[in-house]
Order: sequence, then C-alpha cells, then structure tokens
Amino acid sequence: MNLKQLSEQLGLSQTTVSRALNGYPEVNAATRLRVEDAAKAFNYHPSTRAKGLATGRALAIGHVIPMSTKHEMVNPVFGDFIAGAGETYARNGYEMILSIVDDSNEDEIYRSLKLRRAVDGVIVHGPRIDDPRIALLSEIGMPFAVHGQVTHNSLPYTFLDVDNHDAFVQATDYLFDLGHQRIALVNGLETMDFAYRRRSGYETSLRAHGLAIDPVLMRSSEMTEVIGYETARDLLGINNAPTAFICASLISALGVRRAIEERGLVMGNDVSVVTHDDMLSYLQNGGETPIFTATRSSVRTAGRQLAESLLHAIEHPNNSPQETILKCEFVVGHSTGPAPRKDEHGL
Amino acid sequence: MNLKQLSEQLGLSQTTVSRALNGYPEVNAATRLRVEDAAKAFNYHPSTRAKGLATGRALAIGHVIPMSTKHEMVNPVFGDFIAGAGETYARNGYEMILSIVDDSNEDEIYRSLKLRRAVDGVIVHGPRIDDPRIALLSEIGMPFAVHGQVTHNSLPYTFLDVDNHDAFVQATDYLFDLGHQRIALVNGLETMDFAYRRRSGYETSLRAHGLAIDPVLMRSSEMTEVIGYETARDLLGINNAPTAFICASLISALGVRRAIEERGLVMGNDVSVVTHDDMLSYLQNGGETPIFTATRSSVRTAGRQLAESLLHAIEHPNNSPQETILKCEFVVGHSTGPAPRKDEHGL
DNA sequence: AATGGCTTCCAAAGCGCTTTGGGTATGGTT
DNA sequence: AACCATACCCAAAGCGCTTTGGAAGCCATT
Repeated sequence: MNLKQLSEQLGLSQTTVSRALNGYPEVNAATRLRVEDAAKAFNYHPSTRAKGLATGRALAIGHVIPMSTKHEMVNPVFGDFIAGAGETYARNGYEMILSIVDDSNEDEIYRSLKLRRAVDGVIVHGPRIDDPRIALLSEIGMPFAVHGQVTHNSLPYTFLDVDNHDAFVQATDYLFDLGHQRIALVNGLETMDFAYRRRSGYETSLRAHGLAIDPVLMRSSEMTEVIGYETARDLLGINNAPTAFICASLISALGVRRAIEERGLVMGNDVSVVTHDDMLSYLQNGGETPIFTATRSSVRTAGRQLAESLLHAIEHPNNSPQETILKCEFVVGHSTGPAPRKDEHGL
Repeated sequence: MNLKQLSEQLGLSQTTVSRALNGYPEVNAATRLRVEDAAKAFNYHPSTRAKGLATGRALAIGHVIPMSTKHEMVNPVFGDFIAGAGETYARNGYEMILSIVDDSNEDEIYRSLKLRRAVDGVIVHGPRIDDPRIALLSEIGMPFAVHGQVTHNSLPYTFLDVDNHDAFVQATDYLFDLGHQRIALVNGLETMDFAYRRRSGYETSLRAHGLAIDPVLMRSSEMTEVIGYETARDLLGINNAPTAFICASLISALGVRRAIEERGLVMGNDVSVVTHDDMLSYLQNGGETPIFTATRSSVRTAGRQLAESLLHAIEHPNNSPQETILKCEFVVGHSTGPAPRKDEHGL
C-alpha cells in the first residue's frame, strides 16, 4: 500500500493524505482522523527512501566503527553504546546505519556517506589525540557528535565524554590515601584520547602527592584480559614491585587479578586494584557489592545521551555545539586495602 | 554533483552515464572510460535513496537486536559478529542497518522494515527454541538468515550455526576420559536454541558413558562473570561437588575460575573447566597456549559467512536455503587435568 | 452585490536515479 | 542504390513521497 493507493481509497488527494499524516495544520480534524484510521487499517508505512528523496533528509544516523586491520579489535564497549543510542533513534524515528571500516580509508567513508546523502549525521567513535576526523567532518559539512573528546583541537564540536582525568585523579588519590606509593597504570592505547586523559589524571595525582612518576609502572596497550595479565605478571616480578594497579577497563582488571592470584597473593590485601568500569551489561562488576573498587560510568547511558545531542544538533544547525561531561561514580569494592607494610620493613 | 550535472559536464545523456557506471554493455569502451574518469574526478557518488527508489532494492540489510527490557543484556558476541558481517556488506555495496528493539514488539519491527522497504533482508539474532520469527518472516516474504538454528520448526530457512551439540559431546567426553564423573554444566538460558543444543550434547555424552544426569549440576542462566562465579561457588559447596565444569562462554568461565581460586583450589588440578570460546577479539583465551580447554569457533567468521549466505539468498530467491554448520575446534589448555583421586578414597 | 479572508483541499512539479522504447550513424550485404 | 544489422546513444516515464502555488467554498464585511 502506497500513498497513491491510500489516497484513492479515501477519495482524497495525495497532498491531503500526506499532510494529514505528517501533522500539517491545513487539514480538517475530522479528515485527519479518517486518514489516520485508514493508514492504520491498511497498514500503511511510507517508504523511507521516497521520503528521504523528497525531503532531502535521510532519517538515519551513521556510526562508523574504525577497525585497524592490525588489531582486528572490536571495542567491547561498542555493543552497549549502540544499544543506548538505538533507543534514542527508535524514539525519534531515525535509523542507525553501521559502517565497519578499515581505518586506512576512513576519510573515504565519511565523504561517501555525505555525498550519497545516506545519513543526516554521524557519531564518531574512538577519538584519538589530534584526531583528523573532526576537521574533516567540519569541512565537508557533515553534522557529527563525538564519543569522547579530542585533545589538540581548536574547532568547536559536539561531544560527550566521561571525566577521565578527574576519575583517574580520584582513583590515584584513593590509593595514595591507603598508603600506596608504587602505583602501576595499566592503560589503554595512549593514542586514544581517553587513555591520554586518564594518564594525565594519574600523573596529576602522583605529582600532587610528591610521588615519582616512574615510566616502568606505566603501561599502555590494548585492553584485553591477556594483556592485563601479562602486564601485572611482569610488574609483580620486578624489584620494588607496585602494590597497586589502576586499570583502564574491567577486562584488563580481570587479567591483573589472575596474575595476582597466580602469584599466590590476595587482591585487596597484598595488592590493590582500581579499575574503570563501563558498566557493560554482560560484564558487571559483581553483584550488590562490587568486586573491584572502580570509577564507573554507564556507556549505555552515554550512547543514549550523545545520540540525543546529535539529533539536537541536526535539528538546530545554528546552535553552538553541546558539550557533555559525565562525572564518574566512585565505588569501593573488595579489591583495595591499605598498602602492605613490607615497605616499612624496607626502610 | 548528481547524475544530471555529471552528464551535462560530459555532454552525454543521463542514460548513457548511468549505464556506463553500472556496467551495462551498450556503451562504447572509450565512452565508459571517460565517464568513469569524470565520476572519479568530480567525486560523484549516486544517492542511495534515489537508486533504491528507482530499482526497488534497498541495498541494505537489517540486523534486529532483540533486547528484553528485563535483562537489558547486550549479547557480547554481537560486536564481533557485526564486524564480520560488515566486511561482507562493504565488499558488496550493502549497508547495514541496526534496530535495537524491545522484544515485546519484534513483530512490528520486521513488518515495518518490510513495508517501508527499508532493507532487502534481515539477519535473525539469538534464535530461541520454537522461535516464531521464522514463520513471521516467511509469511511476510522478507528474506532472512538465522545466526543459529531453530528447534521445532518445519519451514526451510537459511542459517549458519556452530555444531553446538557435537561440541558439548566432545567437551563432556574429554572430561570423562580424564576420569571426571561429576561434571557440572554452566549453560546459557535454555530458552535460547544454542543452549538447548549444548545441554543436549552434554546429556548425550553422559548417557553414553552411563553417568547419571543430575539436575543439581545443570544450571541455565545469563552468561555473565558474576553468574558464573555464583554458580560455581554454590556447586563447589555441595556434597559430592563436581570436579569439572563445562561453561557456555568464556565470560562465565572467568567467573567459575574466580570461585575455584577463591576456595583455594587450583584450576586444572583440583577442578577442571572446559568452555566454549567464541573467539571474541577483546577476550582471547590466552596467548599462544590457551588458558582454558575449549571448544572454539570464531563468531566473526560466522558473521562474514552468514552475511554472504543472506546476500546469496537475496540474489537467487529461488534457490533452496543454505544451511551451514561449523565444527568447533577443540583446544586443550591449562584448565583441565585428571580427576582428583579423592573419589577413590571415598570408595 | 462585491470584496476579502479563512479553511480545506488539489494538481503538478520535483527529489536523483533506472529503464523502456526508440533513434541515428556506421558498415556490410544484396 | 537500397536494405539491414549492429553499435551507440537519447528522451521521457516512473519509483513514492513532499511541497509549491493555487482553487473552491464559505462566511463576515463593506
């Protein structure tokens, strides 16, 4: 059933039916009702494509997922983020279109999305330091919103980020207050903006407390269980080993825990661990009482909100960009405790 | 730049340009080359919407992700599957559109996708036993492909599944051969088809070896770390506790390991664990040598292949459905060993 | 009775593409 | 010289919708 058929059924013009269905004022209330009923009865759904062609709007948002062929890593955060964003789109009649793209020709994808008029805007995932995408998108005039921020960038843009710096200051402070002096950082790849900010928070705290910034204790890599394990295993083996770890992800933290236990140590007792927790639905940080002491922020909520910001930006192109920064919640679990006293013996 | 402008630039008709670009034979080789060069030079990208309108094909595949509002769980497997499917779509000029949908009105979404002509076909995720979706999709004439299978279903359909039954027979056999007699099953929700099949494999093996099927040892729930932990913790506390666990997911297995270690036991020694491993990119089963003994099959590859089957089905609507069953690889890791001898003492 | 302003509706153009149904050279046959 | 394929190209219709620019009817004012 298309518009023409529906309007013939009703004995009205396509114009009137279209207007009735889209809430335009120049149609009698009674007529509108009649049209709406008929649309429902005949199960009429307008063709998105035709609508898009006619209006010039795609009613779709693009999510471009960069995936280096080197790492072949899908960000585990991605599923939950998408779920959140999807809720917003569903509520607003938008579609979500996904492009998995080799990060070598990301440019091409954005340009193509623009030129084919396939989407009304895009969400930028996984921003890196000095990310060229924001300049690109500004230049080609594609509305966008960034999940995260971009350090070294002067252009204004819409984004939503968690306060990574603050979260890691807090995490480090907390460990310091427990007496830890050797605190390791198991960070994500520091080409990623979020990881950069987290390290900066970590360093800020160390400096504020007069602790040395020891490059040996700072690791930056993919956030996988295995790498978390290997890093912790190595670090626990060195002289003057750390008594505490700060992890960028719950997944890394699981690996760190494995290394701790493998060594016969007790987490929260011999070695403390704080992690960031994205509150992924399939990887919760324990039940009522958390396992890991953590800085946490729901990535799902982030998806929902950032999608809203983007839709807003599309509707009101002249407004200045929305910038949202979410504070993390700090929760105390079983993974942290006072620094062991062996340091005192060492004196 | 649109077709009209491009054709004016070239001094050709839209027809010829369109044909040249789409590989129709009735255009001179030299002309075609000229057109292709110009298209590149002017960065011409045809509008997907217009193309879709004109051809009646959407050049898009829908993925509808059911998400019960109860569980609010995003299947962790999803990201990698999508990544695989995305590669196929990119290669074939298709777009992927995602709908996150409350599973209460899934019907509506499929119908709507069909009526709005938004997609050429859909991938069905997370099939349940006796899943009504395959009847629905057959009825409304929407091409589809299922990631998994549907028990209790007589209609033919295209699918790709791992051989879940066989994998769990093999896992159980392996443990039996190591001398384990009390083998627990930490399964996914058994409303899901894959979980149902896995249990059936597990039971088949037990029966074949004359072991009792003890409902106490069979648990079915969400596949999260926490639930894995809780289940194992409980089971290790009972009389005549299991000496081995079979897990439906690496994530559950991580929880099981935590429970084992918390009890001061050693995995692979006191208690054995076999798990299914979807080979998720961010959750690898160890490095070169696996941590867990596992039945494994890449969900990413599954995504790539199933997408191909679907595209094939769309191109050749009259062919009979493709049915693909992938055998799992069985890898031996550190998590399994001979059953402890305390049972002998018990005699 | 003529005018003007509302309200309610419509015909037709247009969005950017594909495709049908020819048309015009060109060259080879009778 | 007339004819016919063949190769190459084109004008225009159509996909299903929105939207422009009226038109018709009705009432209240002059």
